[in-house]
This record gives sequence, C-alpha cells and structure tokens, in this order.
Amino acid sequence: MSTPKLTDVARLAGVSPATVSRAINQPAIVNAKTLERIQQAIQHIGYETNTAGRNLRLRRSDALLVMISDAPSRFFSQILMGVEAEASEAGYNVLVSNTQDNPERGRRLYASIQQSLADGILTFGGHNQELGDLIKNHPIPIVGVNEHLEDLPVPVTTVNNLDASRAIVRHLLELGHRKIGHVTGTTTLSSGRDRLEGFLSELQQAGLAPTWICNKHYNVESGREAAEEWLHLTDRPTAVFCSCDETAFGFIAALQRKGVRVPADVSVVGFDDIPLADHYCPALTTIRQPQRELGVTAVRMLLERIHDVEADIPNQRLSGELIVRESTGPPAN
Amino acid sequence: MSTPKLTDVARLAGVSPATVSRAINQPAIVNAKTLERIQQAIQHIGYETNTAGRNLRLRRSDALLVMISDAPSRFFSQILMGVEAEASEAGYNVLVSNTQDNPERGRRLYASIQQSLADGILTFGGHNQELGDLIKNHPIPIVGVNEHLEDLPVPVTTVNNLDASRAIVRHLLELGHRKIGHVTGTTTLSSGRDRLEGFLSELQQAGLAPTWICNKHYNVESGREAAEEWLHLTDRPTAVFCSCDETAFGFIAALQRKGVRVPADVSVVGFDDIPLADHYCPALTTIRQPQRELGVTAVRMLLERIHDVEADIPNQRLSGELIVRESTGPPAN
DNA sequence: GAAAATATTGAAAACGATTGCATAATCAGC
DNA sequence: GCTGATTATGCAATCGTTTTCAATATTTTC
Repeated sequence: MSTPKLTDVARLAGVSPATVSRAINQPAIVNAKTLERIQQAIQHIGYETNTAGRNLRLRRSDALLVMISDAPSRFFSQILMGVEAEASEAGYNVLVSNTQDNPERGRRLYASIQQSLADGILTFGGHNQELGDLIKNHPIPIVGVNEHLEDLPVPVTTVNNLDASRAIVRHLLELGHRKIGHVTGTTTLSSGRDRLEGFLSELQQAGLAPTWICNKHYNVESGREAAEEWLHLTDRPTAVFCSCDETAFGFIAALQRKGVRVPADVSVVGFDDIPLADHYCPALTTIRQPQRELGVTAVRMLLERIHDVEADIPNQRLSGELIVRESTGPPAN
Repeated sequence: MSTPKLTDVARLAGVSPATVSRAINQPAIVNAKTLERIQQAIQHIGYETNTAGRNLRLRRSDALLVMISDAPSRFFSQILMGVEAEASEAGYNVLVSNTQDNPERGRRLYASIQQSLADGILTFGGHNQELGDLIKNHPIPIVGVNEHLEDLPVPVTTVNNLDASRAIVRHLLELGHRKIGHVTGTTTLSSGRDRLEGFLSELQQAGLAPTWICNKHYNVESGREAAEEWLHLTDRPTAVFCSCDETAFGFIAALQRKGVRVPADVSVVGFDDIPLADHYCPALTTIRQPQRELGVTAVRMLLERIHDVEADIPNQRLSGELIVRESTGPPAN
C-alpha cells in the first residue's frame, strides 16, 4: 500500500501495464479514450514512475555528474547553478562529486559511472589521470568546463581567455601605460597559460616587452605575495594585470597597507568580475565572465554528446566583457 | 559482452549468483575458500555492482540530495565540499538541485524523491512551502543547514549565531565603544534574527541600547546602502556589526570612498570569515564559521536519521570563533 | 559411530518498469 | 459481407540484484 506502481494504475484503469507505460512514454500511440482513463487513474492514485526500475530497464540514469578535482573553484557555485538549471530543464539530475587527492575515490567513481550512475560527466578543472584512463577504457560522454584537458579528446567550454587578456592590455595601453606587469594564474591550467599568452601577444603587437611577470596561482595569497615582490622591484610596472579578482584584491590590499594608492600609483586589473569587484575600494576593473552561461553551455554540449555519441562537438569559447571601473587610470607620470 | 554482471562472476567462480551477492555484502557468512575464488573472479573481470539493479531490489538509492532554495549562498561551495566528502565516505552520492522560484520543479523533485531518487535531503536556506507539504505527506529523512525551518520537525545544524554575535559585541565593548550599530542580515531567516538578538541581548546586558539598527540582507549591496545611511546619521555609532563579510566589505568600501577611515573613524565587524577577510585593507575582524564542519555534521545527522527513522536527532550548534584583525579599534575619542 | 546442530550453498521469487512479438479490434475498399 | 491494412492492446521476457526458504555438507556431541 506504499507508493503506487505501474501495475496499480493498470488495474485501476482496466488495462495492462504495457499500455500504461506507453501512455506515459508515447501517448500518441494509445487510443485517446484509453489514454484519458489512464491519466485519470495516474492522477487519482498519484503515481510517479520509479527511477530505479526505469533505470534498470533502460540502462541509463538521467543524471549528470559534476566532478571537481580541486578545491572549490573561484566561482564554482555560480556555474553550478547554471548547470543545475539547464540539466533540470532537460529532465536530468545533477550529482556532485569531488575526486580531490584521492585516486581510489576517483577510481570507484569512474567505475560506478559505467553502469548508470550518470549518463555523462562535467569536469571542472584540469587534467586528471583517472579521467584519462576512464576515457580510454570506456568511452562515456564528457565535457570540460573552464580548462582544456590536454591530450584528451574532450570538448570544453571556456571563456575566451586570450581575447579577454588582450582587451585588458589594450585598455592599459590606451590609458598610456608602457610598463605593464602580469601576475599569472596557475599555469599548469590552460586558462592560466592563455591569459599569459594573451597578455604577451598584445604587448608584443604594441612593440613592448613585459616589465614584470610574477608566477602565482589563482588565490588571494598570491596577490599579497605579488605585492611584496612589486614593492621590491627597482623598475616597477605602472599597471598590473592580476589573473583573477581575488588575486587583484590581495594585491591591492597589501599595497594599500604600505601606502601605495590604486590607481594613482599603480593601476590594477582583475579577471572574473566576482560580486565584490564592484564594491571594492577602488572598484575593480576586470573581465566579466559569463559564469552561468558557462554552466548552461556545458550541459548543452554534454546532452548533445549523450544523445549522439558520434557527434563532433566543437569547443565553445564564450566571450568575456571588459568592465572598466576605478582601479585603472593613467600612469603617474 | 559489455559490463560484467553478477551472473558472470558466478559462472566464472563456479557458484550461484546468490553466493556472489553474499560474498560482496556479507563476506563473513561465506566459506573462506569460496570467498577467495569469488574475489579473484571479481578482480579478473572487473565487476562492479550495478546501482540500478541494487537500488531497485533494495528500494533505496545511496544518494543524498542537496537542495538550495535561493541563490548560491554565501559560502555554499565550502559547505558542499564538506557534504560531499562525508557522504562519499559513507558510500553515498550527492545530488544537487535548486528549487528556486519554481514550485512545479519543487513538486516534481519531491515526488521523485519518495521513490529512491535519494535516501534523504539536506536543505540549505529557509522555510519552503513544498518542503512542508512533503514532510507532512511522506516522512523522509531531512536535515536543515544554516537556517532553522519554522514549524517543521526538521533537525538543523547551524553555527551558534547568538553566542557569536554576543562575542562581537563584547569585543567592541572592551575596545571602549558605547555607540554600536548593526546592519542586519535577512531577518526572515533564523540566522538573521539570531544575530540581531545576540547583538541586542549583549548590549542590554551592558545596560546599553543599540544606537542604530539597519535592516538589510546578506549581500554586498546592502553594505553600500547601509554606508549611505550611516553617513547621514546625526548620531553615528562608532562601531558597526555587519551581518556578514560581504556586507562589511560593501560598507567599508563605500565609506572609504567618502574618506571615512576604518577603524580610525568607525570600527567594522563582519561574520563568516570568507577567504578575502584576511586580505582586505583593513583586514576584517569577523566570526569564523566552521563551514566544512557544517557540511560534515549535516551529513552525519542525516545518515543517523536514515539508519533509524525513529531516532530523535537534536539540533547541532557549532561554535564560531571571533577573529580579531584590523577593522576594529578603540573609538575615535 | 549416529544424531543433532551448524555452516554453506542454490533455486527461485521479487523489485518496477519497458518492449518485441503476437493477437484482437477497427476500418477502408470493392 | 469479405479481405487486407491499420490501429490498439496484451503477454511475457528482461534489466541486475538481493533474499527467503530449503537442501546439502560439515561439525559437534554423547
């Protein structure tokens, strides 16, 4: 007497379970009269199809898996919201899993995927040994978010890091800066490399060489450390492109503490446009990432792959927008 | 020839499927010799139990559902990491779902829960109509995180907002402040109310009345708005307790823009201790929330409830820690 | 050494849905 | 009114596990 099942509906409607199943999944092929009777019955006893039974029979799961291989990324939750919305729209559930540091957990996860835990994988963050193995052994739909996966035949969606970085440099050049520095992100990640490359190439095109390259990671501490270095430079850049907003904040805060003013003494640019960027003092000039759209796009790509395993899915580069605020201005002199 | 199943293992090991199942789930009751043979076979063909089949038979899902009813909360991803880690440890998967604004989606979700989509629910954020209905109709294990759910018999885990707020006020009193204000969080949420109440009660105990109460929400904009108000006050508090770090940042940034110095002109305290708090200028005095631990605790409570539906599970209040940094100091005069 | 107790295993029936094949019912055309 | 095409339905097998019940093998006990 617990949850009603297909059979209960069938009995109530006076038809066979097969017909009820068809009424639900392919209403077109069942007689209008019968259909209505069945729908009434479903309404009446509040029937909902059982996922486990259906999954077992259909050998699929209606679930997407979100994998995060590192600490919660900079704006993970924003993207996740996009993922969730789009997936749910398409009738899929979203599983979250973190493979951090634990190869065994990663292995178990991948193993369980082959059998209907999830129909596809969305992976955040960089390359990953187990992921590579998985793909080799069991072709399963996978789409990468934010970072390219070296050597792996996995379509990815990212912001156009190259163009965005170039736009930043152009902005600084237009303000009159000639001595420009860059605090890199994690350069083992493709985004870190692309931002660096965009920075370098645009400078080169202007006939300039970078004044300062500071190799760091995507976090606040990196900004503070970079500030230390900057303070000790003999030839200081008048503008610094930090690889993400957090780094920019750490950089600015550490400088302010030493009495250096932004942008009067040095201009600073970030990347991402996190909510705080507009409410910092000074408000941060940065690149707005289409966070939610990244999630949505990733799901669309994944579903396409799921529905047609052979489909050739190209990488998607979404464009970031330069948001000019207070942290950039003309060079001191 | 695709993924090996129980039967394949059985055939290879020369036993019945039943024995293989036992070897996996209750190794103790199967003969040592047989057990080893079975394990060899499992290893050999790389068998992994099929979730759908198992779930169907056992009528459960080994999955927990994370519900988020509002925009990605302030430190959602941190807590989610805790949830994921603890759940995975116990062999559970984590589903993420967002019911925001869409009652139909909420309904569908709840409906599908009754039948093995998830064994339990973790809900972030406040009360929720559908949730109430769900509980009434189908008792299912649920645990709340961060916020109390009015009227619903749902155990929750939160930081001890009352004590933390009191600690903040005590800190400000010790610094010599007598005119203290509070920018509230969302007071339709229990956390917002508790922080306010802690603030008021500690002041009262010191024989003081609040100088300023500014009703806002948990976000950056609120901080900026509150700053506007503060600037127009005739009797300005010398210290302001902002209900979360973001609000504090918005508040400080807007003040700095007007030339008001923190903490020289006004002391500011936040709540949460997000990563940026330590790298702001000035570094923010705030309450450190045990974010990851909140997630872990929530999962433990939920699992307890799942294993014993009758269990009486008390609310868990984790304690926050006051972190004194640069944004608070003695009053101006 | 036989009876009784215990330890291992297997056969078969679920769990709840979907679907290929076959059958029954309806209908068009002459 | 009969044949052949079409439309609707039902039967029964299947997806991969788990578990009850009964049967067999192994010990233990006297």
